[in-house]
Amino acid sequence: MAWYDRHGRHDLPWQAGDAEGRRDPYRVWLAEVMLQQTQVATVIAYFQRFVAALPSLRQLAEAEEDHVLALWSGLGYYRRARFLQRAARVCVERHGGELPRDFTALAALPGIGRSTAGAILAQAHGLRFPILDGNVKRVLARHRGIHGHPGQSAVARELWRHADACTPAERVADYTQAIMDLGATVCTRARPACARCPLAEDCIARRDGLTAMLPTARPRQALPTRRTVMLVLRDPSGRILLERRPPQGVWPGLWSLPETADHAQAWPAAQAHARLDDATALTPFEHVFTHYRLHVEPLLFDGVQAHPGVTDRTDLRWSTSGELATLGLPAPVRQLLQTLEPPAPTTIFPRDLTR
DNA sequence: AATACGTGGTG
DNA sequence: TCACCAAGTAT
Repeated sequence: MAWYDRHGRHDLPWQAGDAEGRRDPYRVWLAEVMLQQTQVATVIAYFQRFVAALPSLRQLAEAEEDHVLALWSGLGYYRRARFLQRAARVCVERHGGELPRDFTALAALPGIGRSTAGAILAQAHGLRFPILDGNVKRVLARHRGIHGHPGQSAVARELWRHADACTPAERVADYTQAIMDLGATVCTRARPACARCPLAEDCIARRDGLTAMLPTARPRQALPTRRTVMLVLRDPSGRILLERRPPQGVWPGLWSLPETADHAQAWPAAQAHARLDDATALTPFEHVFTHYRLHVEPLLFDGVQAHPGVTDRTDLRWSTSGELATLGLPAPVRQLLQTLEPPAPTTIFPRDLTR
């Protein structure tokens, strides 16, 4: 705790409290969910933008899902955003518009597991609950010399046991922040700064020269590569055809481009949506996920005439570039559309006649 | 228990 | 260039 007072992080945006030092549980919750599998430096800007747009749990519950996904767009693990809003609606319907203070009720909400529930109760209410995020796992595995990757239940059980035993009754919010800060700034994955560590004296990994071996890395196999053709249909006004992704699978609920398995299927698929003449192959690129590599071949159909009409499909839309900013798009799709050349004008007025 | 789920930084 | 993986949860 002495180390935390001097060297910890005290000015993160979600740490701000009111005059009595009370933190807004909604902001603590939002930060904890955004921080799942994501580093502080990445989260800060998203957090600021999100709370500015949706400053309360009720506003989150009442927001359009597209708005929430747009605010999350680029942050990844989009189920988190959908769970977040679903949980907010549960809170309005069943918990009086607030996050429950009861651990079991809190952890029952979608997107809130054991560690996040503990973090919220400790950070927002000062209740004594342990957390076990990546930082804590790293600190405890090294300090206690715990071998085996934390995905194994026996290892996880052991880590939770230590996490609970180490959590003090007093200053729980500060302790929770302290052990995370220690992991994030001193006991880092590569090249830990043991010379600056307040726990170095009785650290087993340091004593045995095992800091590089602990915590045990997850056994990982080679990433398979999948391929897809993304269809960029653009009409003369510059609108792009977007298709909403299904609720299951990668990029759930986000607006993306229509896809086909290969070029042969691209034409009939594109013709189903618009009258078009030719296509241009754009530069292929790769996008790497946790579990596979995606090879994308974008195909540009420019200056197309959208089929007029009444469609009952709510998973398709022609979007202007202005609308793209208000929708949740996968990062590589947003990137692709941003680097597109401006649409070629289809109508040219001879200057001589317009003078 | 194993797997699905994003993105960007780092060494 | 590339493996590795970060404030995890749900299925």
